[in-house]
Amino acid sequence: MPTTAKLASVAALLGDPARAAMLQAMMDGRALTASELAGVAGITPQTASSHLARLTTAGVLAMEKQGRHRYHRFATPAMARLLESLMHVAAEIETPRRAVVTGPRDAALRAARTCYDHLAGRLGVAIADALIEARHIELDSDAGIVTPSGLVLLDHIGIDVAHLGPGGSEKHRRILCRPCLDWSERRPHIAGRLGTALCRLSFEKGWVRRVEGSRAVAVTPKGQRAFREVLGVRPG
Amino acid sequence: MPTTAKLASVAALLGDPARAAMLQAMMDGRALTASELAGVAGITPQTASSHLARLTTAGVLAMEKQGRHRYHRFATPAMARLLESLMHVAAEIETPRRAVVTGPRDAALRAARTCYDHLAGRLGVAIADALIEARHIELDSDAGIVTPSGLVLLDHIGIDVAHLGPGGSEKHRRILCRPCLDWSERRPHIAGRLGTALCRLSFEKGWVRRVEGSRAVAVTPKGQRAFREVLGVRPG
DNA sequence: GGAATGGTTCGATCAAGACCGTAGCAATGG
DNA sequence: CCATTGCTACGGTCTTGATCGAACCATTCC
Repeated sequence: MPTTAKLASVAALLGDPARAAMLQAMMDGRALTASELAGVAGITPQTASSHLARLTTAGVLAMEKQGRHRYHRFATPAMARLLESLMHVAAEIETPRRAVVTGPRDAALRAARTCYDHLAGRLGVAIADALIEARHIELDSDAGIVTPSGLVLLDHIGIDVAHLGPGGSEKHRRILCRPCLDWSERRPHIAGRLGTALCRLSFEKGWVRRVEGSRAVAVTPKGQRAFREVLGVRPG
Repeated sequence: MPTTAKLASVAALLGDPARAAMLQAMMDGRALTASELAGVAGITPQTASSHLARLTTAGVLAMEKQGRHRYHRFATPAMARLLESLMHVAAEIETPRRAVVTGPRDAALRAARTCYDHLAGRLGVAIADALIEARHIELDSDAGIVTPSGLVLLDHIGIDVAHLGPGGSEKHRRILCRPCLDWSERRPHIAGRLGTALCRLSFEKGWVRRVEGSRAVAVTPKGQRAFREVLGVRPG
């Protein structure tokens, strides 16, 4: 009942290295099997199964079973934001001892990655900056809106504005546009249904592609052009 | 050293009820003493001291000595955002969810196969994507609907819409359209009576044929054209 | 109908750490 | 100086839970 107790229990679930590794592996929004998760966490399937059962009964994960496979994913996108917040704090906590030797993989993550179902990293922040600069969207600290010119742009690049719009039929639809504080850039990028749509479009149009075995995404040459010419994104 | 380990250690620090209570008490930005924090957490000062020492050496809290008092506060504002994210997830976790089904393997199988009685693999997912893109269907996480334009299309290609329609006489008919999580693609394709009908049609029209001794199916040249021209399926 | 594979349950082991009582340290006030 | 107060260090108890081996269950393959 007390929110503090529930808060602590959620945090405790993230507090085990094996579970944290499994959850981080789900950050790109894919649904993974127990065996795969056991692999990334470096534990046996039995142990992974026990962890996953706890996470699922706690409501943190949702399980989809088919045949002899069971796919696990976040129960709510809020989990992705939570993990980003955690990474943010973990990064700021960084001991000054080691002067941040960023491996190539880490560098790729900082350049561009998916944050659950939207784009993050320098790319994600640059997109947000460009859209704000052009007055297509406005981002507040905890909410965002799409301007009329933004609606025109989105329609032009093939995002179904009407389908994204506020007049949705369902009550529990995700918020259209919201800021998500970027873990590496420490500045907001675009989340919400708009973030999801932009991310999806970027994959479908071949502007970005996944980097094998990572949340990082690579911007294709075609994507470089598209982001610059269509969205007005400036590199850096 | 790996960010995952640090992430987990930070989360573990928040995962104890006593520590969580103390941290929540600092959410307004005030600096509090060990005794005060022990009070809000319902523990003795000795125990609180031990907790605070851990939080401080971890870099999560900053301590400030003033005479015989020691004031504790967040080391970084990011901590406040982290706690907010935690509260957010803790609040959202009340709502359960659900989803669906799939699963095989092999190169040919990944390209195209049958999943029980409907099409799966890259082909199945591409069909689903195309129909969604064209607004002929909508797929939610656990259900799908066919739009009016979708009904027209189905009728046009020879699928008996009336017989598939929602006005079925029997109570226990299979659901018309539902997503089925693709084993290889990890994204939904179309199942339900619609999926069955599309699969059946594809065989009857010679768009696909079975691969001997396998669940894999091969797309015929005729099928390539048909899927592209009739359903708007894009290769890949 | 087996056999193989993905997944979970059970039981036992074992380490981490949460807690408190007592004692020790440091700063203030007489 | 001694007493008081805020806090920490030490040592002990006890619970939690992370882990793996082995057995079991379910599904699919042959």
